[in-house]
Amino acid sequence: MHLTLKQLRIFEAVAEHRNYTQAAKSLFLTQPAVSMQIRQLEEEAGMALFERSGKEVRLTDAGLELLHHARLIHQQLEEAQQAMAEMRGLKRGRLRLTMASTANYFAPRLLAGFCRRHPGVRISLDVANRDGLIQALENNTSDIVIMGKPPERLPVRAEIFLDNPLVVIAPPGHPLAGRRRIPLSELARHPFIVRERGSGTRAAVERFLARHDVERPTGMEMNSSEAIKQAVQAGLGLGVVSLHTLEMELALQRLVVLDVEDFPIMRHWRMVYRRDKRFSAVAQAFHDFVRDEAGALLSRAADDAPAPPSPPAAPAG
Amino acid sequence: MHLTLKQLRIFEAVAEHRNYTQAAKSLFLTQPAVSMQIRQLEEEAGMALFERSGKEVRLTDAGLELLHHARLIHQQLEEAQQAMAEMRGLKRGRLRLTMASTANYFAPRLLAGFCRRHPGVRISLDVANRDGLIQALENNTSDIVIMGKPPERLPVRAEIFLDNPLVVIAPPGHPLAGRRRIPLSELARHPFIVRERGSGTRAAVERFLARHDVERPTGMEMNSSEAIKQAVQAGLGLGVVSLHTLEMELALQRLVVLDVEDFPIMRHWRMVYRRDKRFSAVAQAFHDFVRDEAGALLSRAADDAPAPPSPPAAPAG
DNA sequence: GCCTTCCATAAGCATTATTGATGGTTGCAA
DNA sequence: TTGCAACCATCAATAATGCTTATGGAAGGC
Repeated sequence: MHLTLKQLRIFEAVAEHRNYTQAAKSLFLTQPAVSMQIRQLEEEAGMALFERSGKEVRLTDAGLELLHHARLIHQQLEEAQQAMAEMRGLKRGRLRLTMASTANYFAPRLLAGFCRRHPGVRISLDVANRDGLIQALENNTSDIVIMGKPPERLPVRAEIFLDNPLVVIAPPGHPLAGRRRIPLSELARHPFIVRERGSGTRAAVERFLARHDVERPTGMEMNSSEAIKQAVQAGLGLGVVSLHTLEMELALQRLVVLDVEDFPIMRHWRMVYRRDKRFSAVAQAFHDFVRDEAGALLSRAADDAPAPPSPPAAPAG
Repeated sequence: MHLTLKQLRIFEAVAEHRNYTQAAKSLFLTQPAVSMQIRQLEEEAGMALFERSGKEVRLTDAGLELLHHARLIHQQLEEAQQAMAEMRGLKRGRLRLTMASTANYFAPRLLAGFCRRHPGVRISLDVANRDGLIQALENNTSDIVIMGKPPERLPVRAEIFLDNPLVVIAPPGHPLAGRRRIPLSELARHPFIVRERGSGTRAAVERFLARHDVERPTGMEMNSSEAIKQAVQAGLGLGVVSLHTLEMELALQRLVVLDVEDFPIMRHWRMVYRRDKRFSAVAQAFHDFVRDEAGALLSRAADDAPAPPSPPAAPAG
């Protein structure tokens, strides 16, 4: 069976004009082109679709039936094109993201900004530890992964979009608080709270200390930045966390940043994705959004967004 | 926009196989052909539909969306082809017939025979006088017209499918009953009941008498064969009707056929249709059915059909 | 009867699709 | 690593299709 859309389109035009020549004009074709396409269509249908007499062109019963179907097909086709156009125009689509758990502190503002610009885009967000991030890349279950240090084994691309300075924190009354240019060696004398094994932050800290020939101070392990901050506030020791997570604690003077030599450890947030990835329109848009505007968006104070105490949000779809 | 069904079909195949080469095989194409069609489709969609990596071919979000639409379109298409096939196969369709009122006596058997063979075909039957028949041809409101003498002014085709002998009838006790080879001139002495002006039968009788130089006997006018038969039975005069309408009256000896010289007037039943007519499948089937089987069907006694008193019919769809 | 309108047909041309050959990439196994 | 196999992209040549111009025939209007 060798039906073509062209045939159906021409057929519809003829059915509507009841005149080959007019139909041809309306399609910017010549009349013979119409004649031939109709003839082919009739051959495929196996019967006449029009009755031609000198006077007029009329649909046969079969033609009437086919016209009905042709219109339905036409309609379906337009819906398909509409859907494509909408996805191109980012009115719709799905975005699969995976983020390091430590990205928590800026992720909401990032996503909110993107969603505000593209309502209708559904985002599914996974928060995972480093293993989870790597799996997401391996299994292609995520369009973009937000993480720190990209995995070296996988064929991925990584783009820095935000600094992530790690600083040493202490409770306000700590002996080192207020001291300037604290040498690294000093740190080793104090108990130290670190992230669990496998954490990117911990690995970064250990690499950093090793590079500077400093033994890691003894201390507890905690499995989140929040827990570390709480522990430090409670006086259990020093800690290393991302500066950006300290906004409120610093403002309320619950914690202080120590001025340690060679700190902050400058790490970066990256968008990481498979080298063979072909971005969907939505993914591309998110990528560009983050690349171009993450810095500005995230450096603005958090009070910028929820400042007017209006109702929390529009109902989500 | 330049979508083609070919593109959609190939797209579906690739989506299902997740492999260009396999998809190509399943469509009896080569792999490059598939590559190119998909590329075109992607250009028209304005975005990637597949993610290709060395390992596998995966649908993008847009691809998934398009696949959905492609399947709907495909489905519509198959319904259209199904409809065409059914009309070709005469499972469905409409047949518009117009018949001379005097065809009443055989029409039911004819239609019943056709309907039994093609259930699902709807027949709309108009019974009209000669003027009505001609109008039906002029306005193309009928596929086929069953009539006697075809109109000469219209560009029509006419095909004889049945004899229609007109005979002179009388009540059994009539003085002419039983006489052999009654000369035409004898008829003129008896009152004569004829069809109304405009009737084909009357015209035929008048042409016949004129050709034989016989003046038409005086008498009444009646507007149907049935009325004439009744009047003749009542002794109001002689009449001329189609032999085929007399089956029961002859069997019951309510009427007799006179053996008049040069009678019967041999007329014919014809299928008449516009010369430019392009038959629908149903119309063609009816035409062939009548041409090939009307004789056999109508010469069989009427008791042939309803003879076995079995359940009427299978439930219609 | 002539002229116009309209569809069918045919030959030539332009466009498009398909093929076969080839190259690059990836994954797998020796 | 190297070699191999599977797979998709690309290219040039060819096959197929569709379109156009030119022309013919039929029907209707004047």
